[in-house]
Amino acid sequence: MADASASQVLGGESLLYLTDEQLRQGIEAMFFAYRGFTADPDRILQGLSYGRAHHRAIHFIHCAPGTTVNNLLNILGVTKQSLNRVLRTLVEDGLVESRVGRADKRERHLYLTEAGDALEKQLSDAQRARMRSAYRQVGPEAVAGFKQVLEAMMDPEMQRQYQRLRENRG
Amino acid sequence: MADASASQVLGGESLLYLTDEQLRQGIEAMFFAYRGFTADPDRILQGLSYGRAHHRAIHFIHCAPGTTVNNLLNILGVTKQSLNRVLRTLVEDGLVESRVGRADKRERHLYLTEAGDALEKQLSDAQRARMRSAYRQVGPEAVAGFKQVLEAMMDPEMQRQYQRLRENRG
DNA sequence: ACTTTAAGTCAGCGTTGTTGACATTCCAAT
DNA sequence: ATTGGAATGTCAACAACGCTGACTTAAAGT
Repeated sequence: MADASASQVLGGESLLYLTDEQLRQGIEAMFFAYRGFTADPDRILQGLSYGRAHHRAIHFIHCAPGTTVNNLLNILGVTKQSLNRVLRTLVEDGLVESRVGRADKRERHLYLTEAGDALEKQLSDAQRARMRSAYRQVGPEAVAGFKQVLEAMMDPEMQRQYQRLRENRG
Repeated sequence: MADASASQVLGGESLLYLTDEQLRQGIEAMFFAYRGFTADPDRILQGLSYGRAHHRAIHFIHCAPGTTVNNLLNILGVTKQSLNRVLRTLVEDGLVESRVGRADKRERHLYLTEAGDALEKQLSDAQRARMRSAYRQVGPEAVAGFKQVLEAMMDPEMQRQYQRLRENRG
């Protein structure tokens, strides 16, 4: 049977939430929810000749001003060639400033310009509005569970980067 | 202040879980978790000249055998041209069978072949393994919260389709 | 029978991911 | 001081997968 792997009891505790059907529901929920998660920023970006890649770069530059290209690379999990194409357009369009490092002139430190900050605010306001609405509907306990599951789904390396970002903001 | 929108109390209940910082954490958690969520299938598909789009098509054809192209279109939220390219390669490679409708000959009904079922099993086994591990780590209450937040994040139309899929499987 | 609507296909384009090759610039170690 | 390695950037090519537009075929409405 499909649910054989979970149709057992361990120490008297029900494992019904681990059936293949429950897991499949979670998988589909992730799929549909991620579409909602990116829908609002996607709408804003379409027509600006920008996409999700630009949004992600702007988000993390905003969170860690002065970050290097290489650091951003690790966070975003893409190749430098891919990121470079995105950063080049953002710099050309005056949304991001790239300053040569003082201690190490090989590094480029990235900052949002005023225009970049304005777009970041527009994008994150829209995305936060949806998150806030969802959080409000379900309450703090559900939100805590939500974050626990997401964290457990990450690869260990991503988990470390996620926590590092949290720590850097208190 | 950044947290002005949530630094209030309503009816004596704390809204600290709605601060901009909490929402930002949720946004980043979604970003990193979705990478983990797709990592295993992506690994399996890479080199097969297939991608996520093929995975999604296979997943939903498996869940609703005999579904039409148009129905799949609505679930996946892409254009028929985009889906068609994916379906064409899957049919050519003998993973999906496309049968002309009997009542309405315009429609094509989609079914997985044995080979298609085998790949579906390989992909969903990998993805479920990660989900199961995450679920096990956090327990049933957290999982319930996780699903509540995801559902609240969906657009209403996606929410309906998500629930319809659940109902069709009991 | 003629028109309209719907389903599916084909062709072409844009974004964004990939790899590979290569230049530059700088730090560090010998 | 020269050499080796690391960080960055550029150019080129390619794959996956969104999109639009134009088209065929089949069903449905008048």
